[in-house]
Amino acid sequence: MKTPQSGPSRQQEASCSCAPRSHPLDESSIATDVELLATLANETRYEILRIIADAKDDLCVCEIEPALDVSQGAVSQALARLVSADLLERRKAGRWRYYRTTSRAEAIIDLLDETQVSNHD
Amino acid sequence: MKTPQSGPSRQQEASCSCAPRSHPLDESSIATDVELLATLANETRYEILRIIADAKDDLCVCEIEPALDVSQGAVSQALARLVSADLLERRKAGRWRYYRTTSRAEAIIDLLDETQVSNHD
DNA sequence: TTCTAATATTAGCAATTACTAATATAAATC
DNA sequence: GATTTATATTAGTAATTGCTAATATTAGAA
Repeated sequence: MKTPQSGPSRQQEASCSCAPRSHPLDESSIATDVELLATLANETRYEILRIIADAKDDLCVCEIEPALDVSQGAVSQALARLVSADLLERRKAGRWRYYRTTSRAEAIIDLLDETQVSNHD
Repeated sequence: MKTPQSGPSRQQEASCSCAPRSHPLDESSIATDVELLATLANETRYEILRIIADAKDDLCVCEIEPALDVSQGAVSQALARLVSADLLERRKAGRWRYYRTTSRAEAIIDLLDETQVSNHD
């Protein structure tokens, strides 16, 4: 089986003779990355993350909730998932829980702000 | 309405007196980011992206397909979405289409490799 | 110890997603 | 032209997701 060649001969092949990739990548790291991305890929969760990232201090749930129009339960579920993805850290204080972003979350947010649709490079 | 205070007094409040965030963030940039993240948050699409990112050259669809166990149509749909999220660029050559990653995609992949679960900082 | 406030958990459902299978298009070869 | 190969598009469906509403838990206050 041939591998496709660079250059003009490529276009003159009669049929595709590509060598399929043998065994592609670390499957488990793909699943791990996708899990992280899926955690971020939800408006409620992502907005919570940005609200907390924008705050100078850590925030309690009661400060986050009013900014969103979903139920209390939904906010709690969102926070729990962000914590288990290592995007937020939780601190207990009496009846309240305070959340702040991890360095991981900050790195991702910074990148997304940089990579903002400037279109082509 | 009071804003929650730092320090020990916080734990002695009788009830939550947090000032809700007035108007949180640029809603449209949140939606844009979530759209990008949702494009990445799928095993088929993310694996395609990594396969192409790992290749020195750009790849044609026929090289990508065998590495995945989804139908041809699914691969085509995945590629189309990656292109419209500005994560892949498409080049036509006769009957074939060649894909390569954009700098945006590379930046995201690099970050995800760096931010790999080292747990705490 | 009872009450209330803050947050978490759960079940169930509506909406969304990602696939397959079938079909369409486009380009090269015959 | 007709055929073949590579890729795209579409309709329909199974699986997943994210919510609400209800309930549970935990901690401080009365």
